[in-house]
Amino acid sequence: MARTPQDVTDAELAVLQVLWDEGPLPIRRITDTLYPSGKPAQYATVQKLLERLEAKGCVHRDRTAAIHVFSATLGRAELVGRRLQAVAEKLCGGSWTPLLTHLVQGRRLSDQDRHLLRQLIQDHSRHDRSRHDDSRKARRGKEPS
Amino acid sequence: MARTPQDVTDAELAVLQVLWDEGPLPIRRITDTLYPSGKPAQYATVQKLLERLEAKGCVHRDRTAAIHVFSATLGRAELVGRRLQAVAEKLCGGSWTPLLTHLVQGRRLSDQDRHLLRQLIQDHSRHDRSRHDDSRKARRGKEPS
DNA sequence: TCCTCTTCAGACGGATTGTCTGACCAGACG
DNA sequence: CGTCTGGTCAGACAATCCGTCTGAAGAGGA
Repeated sequence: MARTPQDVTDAELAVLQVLWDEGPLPIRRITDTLYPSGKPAQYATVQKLLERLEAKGCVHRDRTAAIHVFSATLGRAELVGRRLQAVAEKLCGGSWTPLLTHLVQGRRLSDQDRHLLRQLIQDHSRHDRSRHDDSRKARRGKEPS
Repeated sequence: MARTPQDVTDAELAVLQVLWDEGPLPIRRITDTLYPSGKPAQYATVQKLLERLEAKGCVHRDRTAAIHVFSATLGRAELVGRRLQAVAEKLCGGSWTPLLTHLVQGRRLSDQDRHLLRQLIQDHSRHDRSRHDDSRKARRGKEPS
């Protein structure tokens, strides 16, 4: 009957990006940023988008002042995670492994990325090892740092 | 006006999954797999989905026989990549780094995954060193639908 | 010939999304 | 006080898109 509703829509995302970049803002500021042309109808558009974002719990609306001030409650990273999870669940049966292999195997990584990644992995492993002890015996991989 | 059209829809994905799992099939087989109830109208549904998938270039239709046989041309991994890229472009300005950090930092990885990842990274580095590839493409824009 | 199974073309209704219009309200200012 | 400006709020709106279904046309066997 109907496709699964998108958690955050493209136009809504544009609003969120502004909030992410510039912090809490009243509607007027957001509108000016998004539509420098500044037609009056678009103000209402942003209004509606914010209303829907609020309904979805993605932004917080501060109503204390006469002019409401909006701030993002859903972080960029959070949304990234949500989307990644959606991909994993729908396409990989919930497993992250295919995502990882794809990301790393694909020729899309820059040297920088690769470096960062290696560091992350190392940190993560170390943490983990110290936390619930020994996955130490599982290191059949070689480790030239 | 209209939301951005999804490259592969949920119902279409279901059809693709069947093709991925069972290889080339005629419509009837797909329908039986998806709708064991077997009402006649759903046959046409699958038909339409396949038609749209063909239009999008996701499946190949072998018309040589009287009864057409469909096979997936878009692989699962390919679709994963496409979705990941969409996430990266829309949310991270095209950079993969946030995706990676999120995946690794999040406590979602199993030991196995982490291990695999380390191995992948290593292989990738080694390969890359010999291939000398500067893979920094800022490809935005076109999207074949 | 008749019947079955297929393909093909199109219609449908529901739902979402992005946009816009109008009513309503608060405060500033003459 | 009366008006004007700028804000909020509640809907209407068209344009798709998605999933589904109906009906016509064709090929082929019993």
